[in-house]
Amino acid sequence: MLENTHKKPKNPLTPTMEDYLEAIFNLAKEKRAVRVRDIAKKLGVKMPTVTNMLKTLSDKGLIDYEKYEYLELTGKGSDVGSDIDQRHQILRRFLTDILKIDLDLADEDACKMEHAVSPTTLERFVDFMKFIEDCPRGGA
Amino acid sequence: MLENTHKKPKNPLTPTMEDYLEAIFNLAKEKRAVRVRDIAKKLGVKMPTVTNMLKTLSDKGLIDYEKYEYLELTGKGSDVGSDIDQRHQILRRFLTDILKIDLDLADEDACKMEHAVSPTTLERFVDFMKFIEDCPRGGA
DNA sequence: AAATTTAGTTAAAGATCCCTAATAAAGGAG
DNA sequence: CTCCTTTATTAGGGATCTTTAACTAAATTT
Repeated sequence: MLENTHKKPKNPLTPTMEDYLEAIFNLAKEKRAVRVRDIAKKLGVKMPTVTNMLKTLSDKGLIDYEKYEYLELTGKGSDVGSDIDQRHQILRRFLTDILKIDLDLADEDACKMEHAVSPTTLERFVDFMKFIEDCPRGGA
Repeated sequence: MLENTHKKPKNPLTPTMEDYLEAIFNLAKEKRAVRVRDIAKKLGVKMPTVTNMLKTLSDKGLIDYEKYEYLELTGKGSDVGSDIDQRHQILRRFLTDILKIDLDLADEDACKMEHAVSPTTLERFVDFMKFIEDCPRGGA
């Protein structure tokens, strides 16, 4: 593997990677330090799985990570994390407010939908919710 | 782990398996015989990939399959296939009719959403569309 | 400070899903 | 029937994401 001396960004983030970035993004908001254990718990996986993924994300320049040390999202990683989080919130709001789904289930479904929905469609979800809210007779 | 001497159906179908069943279900409606080549084309994978999955689906009792012979969905496989197809159609209709997404993109998004949405949420999508359609001033 | 507990890592391996290359079977044309 | 094309399968391997078991580091207790 000595072919790319030049940076090849090679960015096809998988849904799984997106989930990790989202989880780290949220944990970073809640706590001072983000721990492997907490990421594992939030995502329902074992700690070694997290360690493996941290290496991958680090290689991709999405987190700053030295083993046994604190970990942090890079600018790029933070952008992705917050983007995914925003998608999650939009979709969850649609599910709870418009479709009247329970928060727990809405959260679960939103977590899967956030990777499935194209940017265009996501925008339309936003527009649609705005439209419904502006409707005189209390939405839904 | 020697607990089940009895058949453990062990049914956690992956989204990928669901996609194959949906594709086979639709091809079976269109043509007399379902060919490996057509499944491959519809799903954008190579033929050996299909052959492998056919073995898996056969082991799970979802298709009847003998190599080089015609393949058919079993009752169970057909149920899953038609269920996924129905999900697809409901979601696509929501995307095109309510959110005004182009058919092509709607189809693409629906294909991913169909695995993400819980049964409860899917029902609410149906109810919601019914509600909008019954609305006096021409829906959306 | 030694011992224990908790947190994190490494190593090895398994499941899933995909590929390319090579081989085998089926089907059609001569 | 033989040749050729198309279709399908096998063999072997790669990427991703996960696990368990064993080990190391850090933190806490006493």
